[in-house]
Amino acid sequence: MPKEKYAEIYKDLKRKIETEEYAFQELLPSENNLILTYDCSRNTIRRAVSALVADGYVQTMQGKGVRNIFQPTLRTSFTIGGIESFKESAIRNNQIPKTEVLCFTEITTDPKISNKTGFPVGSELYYLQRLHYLDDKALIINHNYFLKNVVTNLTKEIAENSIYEYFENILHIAIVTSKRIMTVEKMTEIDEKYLDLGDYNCLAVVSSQTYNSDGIMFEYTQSRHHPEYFRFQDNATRRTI
Amino acid sequence: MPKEKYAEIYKDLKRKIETEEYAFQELLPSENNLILTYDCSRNTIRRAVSALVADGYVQTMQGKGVRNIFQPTLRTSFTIGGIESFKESAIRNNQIPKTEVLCFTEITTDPKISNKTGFPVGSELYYLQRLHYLDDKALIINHNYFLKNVVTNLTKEIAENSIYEYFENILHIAIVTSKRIMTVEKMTEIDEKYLDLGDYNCLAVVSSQTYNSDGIMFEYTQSRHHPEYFRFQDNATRRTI
DNA sequence: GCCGATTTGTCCGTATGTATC
DNA sequence: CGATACATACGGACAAATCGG
Repeated sequence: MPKEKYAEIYKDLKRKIETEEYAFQELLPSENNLILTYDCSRNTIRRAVSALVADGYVQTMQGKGVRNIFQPTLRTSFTIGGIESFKESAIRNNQIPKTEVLCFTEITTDPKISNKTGFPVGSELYYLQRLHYLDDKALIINHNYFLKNVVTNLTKEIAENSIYEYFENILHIAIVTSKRIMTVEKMTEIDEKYLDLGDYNCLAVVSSQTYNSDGIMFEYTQSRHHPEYFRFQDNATRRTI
Repeated sequence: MPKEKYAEIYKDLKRKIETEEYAFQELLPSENNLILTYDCSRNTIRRAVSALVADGYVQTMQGKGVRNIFQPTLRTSFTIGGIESFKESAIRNNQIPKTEVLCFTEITTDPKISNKTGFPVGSELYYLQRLHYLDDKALIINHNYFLKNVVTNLTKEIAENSIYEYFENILHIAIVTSKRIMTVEKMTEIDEKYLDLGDYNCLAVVSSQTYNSDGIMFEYTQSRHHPEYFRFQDNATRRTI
């Protein structure tokens, strides 16, 4: 539960936008009015509004105001945005997740793996292949590489449940930054064997590097998604810089 | 040319990171030191650093410092990030762009188009199909829908060059927000006809809504990319909110 | 384990600039 | 032109996390 003022204001404004208390295309109250409403400083208001801009909810216009550009009808049901685990994402969409561990090994980073993952040569890693189901349909194959001296004592049983829960609740690893690259690739034999791709001969592939709170990259994952169930959302704002 | 202090500091720090004046995994100077270096307030430093965090260049750690997590070796040559036109992107990568206009018409938004694009029913639109080449290879088919009363007097000739240049230099339309959704779709007859897809039977599809500085959505575009040349980069940071 | 120094995070108030109406 | 709105910048205060002695 956030107790920061700007987070509370952000949540409240977000709710008012989502429930259409502020109508689409309407201007939000001015900063000075919001200062009175929430009894805080201007900086705090501006910070909350900045977060809404980043979400694509509003747009600021110097000299005019802050416009609501949130369109509820265009919201998607299966969003992969921000950093979210497969299980979190499934539960949020009321779907039943299941995970099957196809492979669980320990490896040492050689130059080829280093080049692919970004781990230094010689790093000790866990390497896993996992198959993710949603409502009994196989949708994603994950190839996970975890740094052993950060992700300590990983087991097959943990990998069958949620590795991210293990991170947060047991190891207390906070995930801070994730760098992702999305591409489309031809299916491999493994993809074809485990995913029911039908006519499709390619997949959506998300490669990601994940950093913990010490700024150490401790995970490299390649997620190979069934193309029919893949959707990636993004809001871009032109930087003034 | 930005004259804002925070933008100058951002640019300078970014350069120092890219040229490895600050080494990978090294801590940047503390905020108090940066204040002395750049002769400014703490807020200004914090703003510049925040932009670097958003870029995935650094990671802040309370009580410890700001760590450089930029890995130059992993930089990609063909990046589609932020809001960038096909031509801008091509030039940045030293490739020769060419655009062919396959179709140039004017339409009125019916319920079906409204549902697909997000324009209100009855809106007057330009509808274009354009084929984009890079170094003589057909890579992207764009389906553009532009609001006629914003994108005034569009012609086929303009569409063959750069529509974004026409926006900025002639119409003075500033692009502020862009909402994008990335999916993978099976190829259509049009895709097959114009793109040399080889064995691939699907494409990367980016659907985007673009807003001007008045908060008006004036463009809906579906970009259909040759899968071999598509790459989408993203940095996510866990929100404290 | 404690304490003090350092570092980032949150919050406030104020002043000035710039764009819009 | 004045009033209003957001944008930039400064300075100060305290909190929270980290680290070394």
